[in-house]
Amino acid sequence: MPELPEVETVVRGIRPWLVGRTIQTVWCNREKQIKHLNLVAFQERILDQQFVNVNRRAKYIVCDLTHDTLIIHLKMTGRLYIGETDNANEVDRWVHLKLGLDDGNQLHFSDCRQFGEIHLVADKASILGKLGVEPLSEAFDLAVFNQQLHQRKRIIKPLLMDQTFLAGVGNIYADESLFRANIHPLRVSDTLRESEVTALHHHIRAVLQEGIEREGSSVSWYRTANGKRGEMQDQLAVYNRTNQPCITCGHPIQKIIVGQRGTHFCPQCQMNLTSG
DNA sequence: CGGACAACCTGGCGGC
DNA sequence: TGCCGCCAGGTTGTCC
Repeated sequence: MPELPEVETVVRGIRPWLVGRTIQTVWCNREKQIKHLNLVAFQERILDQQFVNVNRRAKYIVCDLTHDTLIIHLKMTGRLYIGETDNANEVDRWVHLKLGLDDGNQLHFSDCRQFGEIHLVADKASILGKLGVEPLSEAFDLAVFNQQLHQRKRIIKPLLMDQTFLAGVGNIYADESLFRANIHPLRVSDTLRESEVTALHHHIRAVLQEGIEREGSSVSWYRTANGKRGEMQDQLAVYNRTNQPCITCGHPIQKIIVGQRGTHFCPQCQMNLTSG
């Protein structure tokens, strides 16, 4: 579910409830989702630590605690929200971790498919160290991006989703960025013309920014920290629009598989497979 | 180096 | 209604 805009929205939603709070209780019924530690060790180590800050890096939620860093990845169906009491969210069958706070609130981690990951580490670089550049940061430089695309010979769509190359773009926003930039998803990275790279650089940032402003895309499982659906799903031009008319030219949107992922594009607007 | 594929899981949906 | 196969906002390890 969650790509950069969704994770950013969740972080903004939970941060005010967490910063300054101390963890007093731990409940967990899916020990497997806690990585590198068993439940007892996790519990002993996290109890009495305070949330100092809550941020996002790529698709990770990064909580700086007094002594350690709590890092959560939502993968496909993870949700994170504040449950006010022990049974406030009894309708949610998929809550697997609850952290009780010193103000009586609880942080709930819910995850239907159980792919999500919870890390408690002293050294956050052990988890975040290999991630690529944040696309919304100043460090995402056009000239460097252009150079890196030409140093590789990779199919462009999977490359955009490679978290060590660019951090935070997933299936929805990769498809949308390529559509906006008029680039076929199967183009090879070193064949992109400078004008195409410029457009891609711009549209990656623009579509992610719009995603954040609309609080993410709720295609299925994703909800904000308030339990609401996002609104970006209504603005998507190609994702999930197979056979529907292209908003630019009216041609039916096509779906193919690229790097094992469903890939949506307009065969008319994103026509060129070789040199743009 | 790049790409294809299976695996990790559960649930929703379309088709028959 | 019911069963079946397919699909899903992600990542990792293996193999060629």
